[in-house]
Amino acid sequence: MTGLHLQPQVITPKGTFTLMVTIYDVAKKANVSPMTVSRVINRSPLISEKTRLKVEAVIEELDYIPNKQARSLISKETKLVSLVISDISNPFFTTIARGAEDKAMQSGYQLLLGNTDEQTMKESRYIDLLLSSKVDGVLIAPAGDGSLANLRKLVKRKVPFVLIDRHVDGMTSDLVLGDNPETTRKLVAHLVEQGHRKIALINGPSSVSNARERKQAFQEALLLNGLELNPQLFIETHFRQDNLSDIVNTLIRLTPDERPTAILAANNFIGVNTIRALRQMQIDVPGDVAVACFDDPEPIPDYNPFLTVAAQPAYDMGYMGMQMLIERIEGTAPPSTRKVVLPSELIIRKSTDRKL
Amino acid sequence: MTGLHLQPQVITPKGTFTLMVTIYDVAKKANVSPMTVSRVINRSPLISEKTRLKVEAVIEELDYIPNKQARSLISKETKLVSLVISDISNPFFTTIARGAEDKAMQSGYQLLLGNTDEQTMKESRYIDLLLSSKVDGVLIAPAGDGSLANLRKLVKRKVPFVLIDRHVDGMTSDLVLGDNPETTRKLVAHLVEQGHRKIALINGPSSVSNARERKQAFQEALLLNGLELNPQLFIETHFRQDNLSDIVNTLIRLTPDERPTAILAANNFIGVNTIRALRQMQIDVPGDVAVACFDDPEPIPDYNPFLTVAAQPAYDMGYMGMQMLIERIEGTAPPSTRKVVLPSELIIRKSTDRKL
DNA sequence: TAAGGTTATGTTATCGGTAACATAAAAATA
DNA sequence: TATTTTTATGTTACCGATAACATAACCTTA
Repeated sequence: MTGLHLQPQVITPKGTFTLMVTIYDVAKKANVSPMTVSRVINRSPLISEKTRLKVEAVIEELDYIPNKQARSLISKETKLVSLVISDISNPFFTTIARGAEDKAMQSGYQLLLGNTDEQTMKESRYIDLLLSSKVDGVLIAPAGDGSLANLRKLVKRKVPFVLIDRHVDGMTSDLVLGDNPETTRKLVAHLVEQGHRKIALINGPSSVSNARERKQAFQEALLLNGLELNPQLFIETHFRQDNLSDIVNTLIRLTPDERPTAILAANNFIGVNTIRALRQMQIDVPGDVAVACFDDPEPIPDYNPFLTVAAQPAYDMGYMGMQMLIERIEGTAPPSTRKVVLPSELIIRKSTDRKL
Repeated sequence: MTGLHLQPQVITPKGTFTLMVTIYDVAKKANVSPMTVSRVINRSPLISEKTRLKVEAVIEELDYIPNKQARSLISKETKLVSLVISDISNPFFTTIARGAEDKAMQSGYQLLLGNTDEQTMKESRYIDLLLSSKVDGVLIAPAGDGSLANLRKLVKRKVPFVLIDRHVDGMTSDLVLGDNPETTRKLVAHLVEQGHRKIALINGPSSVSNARERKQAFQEALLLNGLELNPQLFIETHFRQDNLSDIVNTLIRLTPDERPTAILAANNFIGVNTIRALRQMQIDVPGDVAVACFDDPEPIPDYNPFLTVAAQPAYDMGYMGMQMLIERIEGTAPPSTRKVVLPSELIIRKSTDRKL
């Protein structure tokens, strides 16, 4: 034994306790070497039944719990993974978190949760923390294309990661994404079916891949349906919860032959806030304007259905993303990167229910 | 220098890199001792300006990031806190998570997220993990009174913790709770005002303090309003998302003079699922039966208001809980335990809107 | 300029584990 | 029984950082 391994002690009315029980304490009490204790903990087969039982009894007696920090220092693995999401108040992302947590725990990993509020800066600070914490891998919904520099830090340090919900221009990696083109087509097709000819898109920022793809697909879908593209009906904002009065006002103030009869929102928060803004202006949804969006704002399905949505399989995205990450960490994934694209489900509700 | 500190190396087409830059690498390159580097990192004032700049330049050049594990081994602090919640799909808890994450990050702590699904067993396993990870503290919404044993493990290991949303019989600790008696009174008073005389309570399990207190307060509130207590109108279930058809059916099948005209649900999920069950039976809410509950199921206020709720300040609960925890960790809290009780806000919506 | 006090830097041991090697004990084989 | 093989246990060094102590370099001040 190299050190003395003296333990700090506390004296209480009930006796004297050591604050932390180490492998040395167990070894001493069991009259074996620390290494033998280590072998018992790690279920090495090179241990006699007798010794194993003796050591296990002492472990039980002293209520010994191995110190992960110390172990990680040698093993280079922490069994920590991080989930970095861009908006912790959004049910879409918390559902992803649920899926990711389930898979992580099942596989023996603990989840460090980080929230970036869609800010590249916040994301950058968080990634620095993660590198310092030596997480085994990162499942991340990047804040936008500005995340490239942050992801490069992970690449440089060889920390495996999987992108979720969004990809980042210039970065090749494992991906779990929604099917933006198909989902957009479905939503536009539904609105067209409902008789709409002037459809506006309130999109997220073009720095986020989702927004770019949805815009692109939106334009194609309009053309496909023989509708013309009116630039005034395309507006960019951000994905987070906010007041959309100004934006919605701009749309509504258009001349009657330009004013949209339907608004497509690029995510659930934009959808919900669009409805709130419309109502504030005494505009009826869906009577005057129909609204549909990507992602369900409702954490619980079908209790108060109102908003027509294309629901992406958030739970599965989290679960699968974590699964791919763990495979990558443990070296069981194929060397080339994988891309999983999951379909969404169109849920038609009152907000687009228009009997024309 | 004690060891050789040889670094594992990787040879790539672009050259040879060391996988991990340590304090020794920095020291060598800067021609100082590791201790000097350590002092620079920790902003010790006992460093000459010249040396500091030199070392900082090397840190920058090598892109050195300190290893937290190694540091924790000596310092005994990890800057990790855990948030253990009992239902990660419930907006009430994810809002708590948001508050807790905000405060933790602001204070330089990272958040380990754990989900217990209201199961004492799952909670127990998670607590074991936490003890092994040596988190500095735990903010926990305990699964129920069965959590006592789990909390005792924390006490034994002197890991500071704060209970949130629920307390546990037999455990004294810092607490952040909603005001159950007052909230219950408000809800019952509202229903009575709406003309209801037969009010049912669909409660959570009595193993959870919330449920017990809500039942107690419910009974008192009925008496206070001169209403009689009908045991048939009191039903216990669990807090998580589920199908309540059977339970609701039992209530509805009561004779007309016993059948409740209003149902009070002990949390948001029960409230929502009660409504779903009623609708499946073609029973109109609020026309035939009014429904109100604790906690808002809506993550976004006022976009599609339907359910009357007593909204507890979930964000504040998370934020304050984390604040109290950090004060406890850092020793800036008073030695005696603190109890914070936060008021809720009654939000009256359609589900109890009955013009009698 | 020598003695004393500061300030800046280095050395050693340690945190709690484990890999790699060494050795002792038990079992198998000659 | 002596020798080899196998199995069980112990020793030493190390992971990457830092506390505590030791020493060297620089300033004062007499």
